[in-house]
Amino acid sequence: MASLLEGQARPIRLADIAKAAGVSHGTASNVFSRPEIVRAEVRERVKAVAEQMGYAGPDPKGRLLRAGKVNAIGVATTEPLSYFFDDPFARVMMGGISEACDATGAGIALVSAANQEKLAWNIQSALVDGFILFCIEGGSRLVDLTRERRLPFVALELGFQDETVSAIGVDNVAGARLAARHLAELGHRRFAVLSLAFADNRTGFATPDIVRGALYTGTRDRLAGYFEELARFGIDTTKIPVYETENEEKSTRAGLEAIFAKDEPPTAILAMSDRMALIAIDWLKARGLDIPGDVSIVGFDGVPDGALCTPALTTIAQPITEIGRRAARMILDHDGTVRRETMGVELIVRASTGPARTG
Amino acid sequence: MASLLEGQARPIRLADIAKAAGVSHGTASNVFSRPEIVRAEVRERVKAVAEQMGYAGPDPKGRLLRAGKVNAIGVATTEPLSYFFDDPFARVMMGGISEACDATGAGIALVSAANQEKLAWNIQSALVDGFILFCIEGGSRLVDLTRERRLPFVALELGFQDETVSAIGVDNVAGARLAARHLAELGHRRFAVLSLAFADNRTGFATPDIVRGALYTGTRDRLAGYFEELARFGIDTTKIPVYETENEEKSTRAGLEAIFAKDEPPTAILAMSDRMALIAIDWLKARGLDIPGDVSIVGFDGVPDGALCTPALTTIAQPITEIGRRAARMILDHDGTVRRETMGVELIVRASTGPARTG
DNA sequence: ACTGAAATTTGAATCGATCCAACAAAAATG
DNA sequence: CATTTTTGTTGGATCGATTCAAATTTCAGT
Repeated sequence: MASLLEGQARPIRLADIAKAAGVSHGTASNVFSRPEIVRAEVRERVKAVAEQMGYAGPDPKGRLLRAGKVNAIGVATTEPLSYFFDDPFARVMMGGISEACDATGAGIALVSAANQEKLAWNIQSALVDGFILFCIEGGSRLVDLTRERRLPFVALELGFQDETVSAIGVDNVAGARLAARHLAELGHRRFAVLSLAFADNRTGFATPDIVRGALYTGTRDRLAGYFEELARFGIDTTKIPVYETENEEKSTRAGLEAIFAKDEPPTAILAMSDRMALIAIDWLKARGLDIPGDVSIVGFDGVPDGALCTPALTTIAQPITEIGRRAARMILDHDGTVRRETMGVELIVRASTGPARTG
Repeated sequence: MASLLEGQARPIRLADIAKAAGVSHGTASNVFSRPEIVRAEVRERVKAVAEQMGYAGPDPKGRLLRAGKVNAIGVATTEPLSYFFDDPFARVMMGGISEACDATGAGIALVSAANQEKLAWNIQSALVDGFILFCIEGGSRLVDLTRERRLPFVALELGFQDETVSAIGVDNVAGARLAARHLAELGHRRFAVLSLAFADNRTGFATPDIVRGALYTGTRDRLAGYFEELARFGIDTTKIPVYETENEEKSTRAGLEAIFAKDEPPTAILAMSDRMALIAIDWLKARGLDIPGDVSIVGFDGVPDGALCTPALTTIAQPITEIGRRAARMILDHDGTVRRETMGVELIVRASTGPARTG
């Protein structure tokens, strides 16, 4: 039986129930949070009064202040919220985070703002026990903002070095070497690199100066890995074009145009993300080039889409789900220490790579 | 300059700052929430003290209690949390919700529990201003639980009738008729229906009794739509096999086996979800049947995957994103009224349907 | 110096619960 | 029947902020 005054101005508080039932607020509270210690008769009376008055149950807002624990972990990024549901990499990662949260019954609060001021506010006011940060771009600002909350947090895909911050990343150098070796062993000698950003807001061919001054060490490490390995095969890496993109459609296509406009077009492309690799496959097919007949391509990340496209993408797979799981667990059982983990990667050979054309 | 005691037992409160800076709590509070009304000199002094003591800024937990507004909307389901990132329909819907939330700066809190007791607790303790409910299954329990919170909520995909609950749905009858007409006009006369559940925990051929006793009106309406339209073409709908699945791989495949084991296998399949339709395409192809040569198939929902598979799926598209947007807006600018909206649907003809084989 | 208006600051009240030491009542023990 | 133990109940303190009416200070104008 609901209250007759559904639209009452002030919602009913626990204290109202206590008064109406003629018990102290302490007892009323116990009826809901530790019913077993209240005498059955009293318990039923209070419950009946609550029911009759249309009490919504203890308000979590009140409980929260006392308890301190929100029982939810925040996942933040500088992208719009839809990023979490659109981006294949993010989705797999969220799958891992979800798993860990489901296991402990924790919730997930999605926090975002493309908008700078709102980002600050959203991070400052998010009701969470800790943060997982997707540091796609503008990562350092996100980290700084989060640090101020003095809550536990882990940075994912942190593109830069900062030993004071907990982070989970992958072995970029090793992954890049795996990719490069695979192509070199297939006989390829003319390469091009589709690179992630070395610093914010730049696209175009990267000069050695730019690479040396890299803000993002992840990008730098992948390039270093490619070059180290190719050099072992006697390839002159100074001649390899490295095109910096924003990891999206437009700049990646521009990069491909620029790369294939050169005199000696590559027979193999090293892409620093599956996203770029998939765009490249699309672009190459549209241009009538055969993959891997004319051009081989290796991605980086290991998103599920790579397995489904035609031809299926050879790539360096990160243990994305596992990274998500660990990140969530780091927050959930936070012990105050800074942890930095580096995960291994794996070469997955599929149909987008093949032997270099002889002659 | 951070505090020397990073690991201090008790975090610093606004009151500590106030005392240290020699101002009242009121003023200290204003320094952070309405800095413009405090004298510059005082403001700087308080800020300096805060900085020096390593104050993390006003704790949202405290603010919340006073302010009342969480500025986040909860999205709940009985599926595990990963559902939001895996399921194509959910993802598109979340895209719409994200858009609306981004526009107003609200956050999204994901709430779930496959587990029954946890579901209750999670719904009861979620810090949100309102809920959007994904009523896939066990929807009525979810609605009951949420109603107790006395917060605004909207039910999506609500499979059953309950006029006291705000809900957004689609015109199931109209959509189903569109699908049926399309196939009938292509000359098909032998049909089978891959149906969603009429009640919980049932699979197998549905008898008229089961249909009549349907708990889920959405399923019932779609079937009614199919049958009404087919009847207009003079088709005996009592002969059409209707197989109830759980909208997943196993039961759908079982349904297809059962349907194609019959004497006169259908030339057209009406699937009540794209999920089932896509599974059917896979199954039919594996069996060596040509689509749409041997069998035509129409889905329902309009998820993006339908456009990408081979052959691309003809389907009844719901305005999924728009539903998500509206649901979010209903919560965000809730005015205390119960709203029920029915959205239109659209037939999207792609490659999975073609003329019935003559003779 | 005096006055009234405007700008700041204060401190008590409030938000809605939980916790816990102290107390009371009932039950068990000697 | 007195004493201890067990079980239940009470009400004040607390969680960490915001709000607002009232008090105080500042300042322009005379």
